[in-house]
Amino acid sequence: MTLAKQSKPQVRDPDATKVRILAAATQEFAKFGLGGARVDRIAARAKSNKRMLYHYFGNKDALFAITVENAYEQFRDQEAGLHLDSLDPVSAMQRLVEFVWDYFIVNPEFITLVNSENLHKAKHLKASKRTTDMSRKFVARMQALLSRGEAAGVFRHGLDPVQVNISIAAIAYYYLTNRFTGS
Amino acid sequence: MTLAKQSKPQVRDPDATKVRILAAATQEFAKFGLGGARVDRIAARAKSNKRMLYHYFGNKDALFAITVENAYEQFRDQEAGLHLDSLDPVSAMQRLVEFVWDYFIVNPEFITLVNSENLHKAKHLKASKRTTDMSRKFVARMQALLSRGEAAGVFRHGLDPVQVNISIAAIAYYYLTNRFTGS
DNA sequence: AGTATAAATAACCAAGTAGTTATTTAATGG
DNA sequence: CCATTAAATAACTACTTGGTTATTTATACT
Repeated sequence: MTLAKQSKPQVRDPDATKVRILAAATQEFAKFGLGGARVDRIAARAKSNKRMLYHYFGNKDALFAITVENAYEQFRDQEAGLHLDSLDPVSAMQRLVEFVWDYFIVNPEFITLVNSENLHKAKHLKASKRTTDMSRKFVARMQALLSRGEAAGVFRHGLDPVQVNISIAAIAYYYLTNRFTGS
Repeated sequence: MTLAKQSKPQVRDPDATKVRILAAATQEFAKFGLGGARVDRIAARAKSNKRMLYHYFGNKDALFAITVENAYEQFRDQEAGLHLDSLDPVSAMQRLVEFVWDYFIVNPEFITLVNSENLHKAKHLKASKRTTDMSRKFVARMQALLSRGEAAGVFRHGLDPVQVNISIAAIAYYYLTNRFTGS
C-alpha cells in the first residue's frame, strides 16, 4: 500500500508546461527583443527549466518564431471573433477601429513583439504558413466589408483592403509605439 | 636623418575615430537592437578597437544613448534646414510630409533605431537634455506653421501641433516598419 | 631635442550564455 | 505488476561577451 506521496508530488503536464514557457517567452521577448532575451530567464519565469524549453521548442530562435506566430494568431482570432459581417458596414468599421486600439492598449507586448520581428525583417513570420494563411483571410474579410459598404453606398468605390488596414492600424500603432520617444 | 616611416604610419585622428565608431554603432544597433548588438563588431566595423570605444563613449549602453541621440539630431537638423517659414503654409506642410517620407526611406536605420529605443521606453532619450530641447523647438516650429495657416484661412482652427506631427509621421512610419510583417 | 600627453593595439579576464548530458521518476499500457 | 516511454531537474560545457590592463608610440609643447 503506497503511503502519502513525496512532499513535492511533481505532477506532470506537458501541455501546461508548454503554455507556461510560451507565456514567459512572450513577456521576455516583448521586453528585451530577440537579442536581449535570456533563455535562462524564460525558463525560470515559466517555473520550468532550459531542458524542457529546448525539448519542446528546439532553440531560442525557433521559440521566438513560435512566440511571434502565436501573438499574431491571437490577435487575428479575436478580430475574426468580432463577427463584423453581422453588422452594417459603418458600424463594423467603427467596431474594428475600436478593437484595434483596445487590443494594442490591453496587450502592449503585442506591438513590441511585432517591432522586434520587424527588426529581423519578419523572417520568422515569413517562414510560417499558418501566418500567411491568416493574413490572407484577414484581407479577404476586409475586402468583403469594403464591398458591402460600397454596395450600400456608404464607402467609396475601389478602396484597397490592404491600404485601409494600414490606415486603421497606423495611427494607433505609431501613437503607442512612440509615446515614449514622441515629442 | 629619419628614413621613410614604417609601412603602417599609424596616423592619429581622435575625431575621425569617434565618427567612425559612431557610424559603425548606428549600423550595428539599427540591425540588431541594443541587446543583439556586439561591441566587438562595432569596433571591428569602425576599423578601431574596443579600448577606443570605451575610452570615447564609456560603455555599450552610453554608446547606444549617444547613437540614438545623434540619429534624432540629424533628423531634426535636416528638417529645420527645410526653412518651411519661407514657404506659404500649404506648400510648407506638403514639403514637410514629403521630407518625412523621404527621410525614412533614405535612412532606414533611423526607424529601427527609434524602435529599439522605444523598446526601452526611451530611457536614453529622456535622459538627454539636447534631445528634449530639439523636440521643444520642433513643436514650436509646427505651432508657428499652424498659426500662419490659420491666419491665412487655409488650416483649421486650434490644431494641436503634437497631434499633427503624429499624423504626419504615423502612416510613413507604420508602412515602412511593417512592410515586412504586413499583410 | 626632450618630455608629457593621450591615441592606438592586443592580450587578457571574469561573468554570462545558448545549448547538452546524465539522472531520476511519473505516467502509460500490456 | 512490470517494462517502456517521456517529463522533469540539475549540473555541466564550450564559447561569447562586455569591459580592463599593459604596452607602444605619434603628437604637442616647451
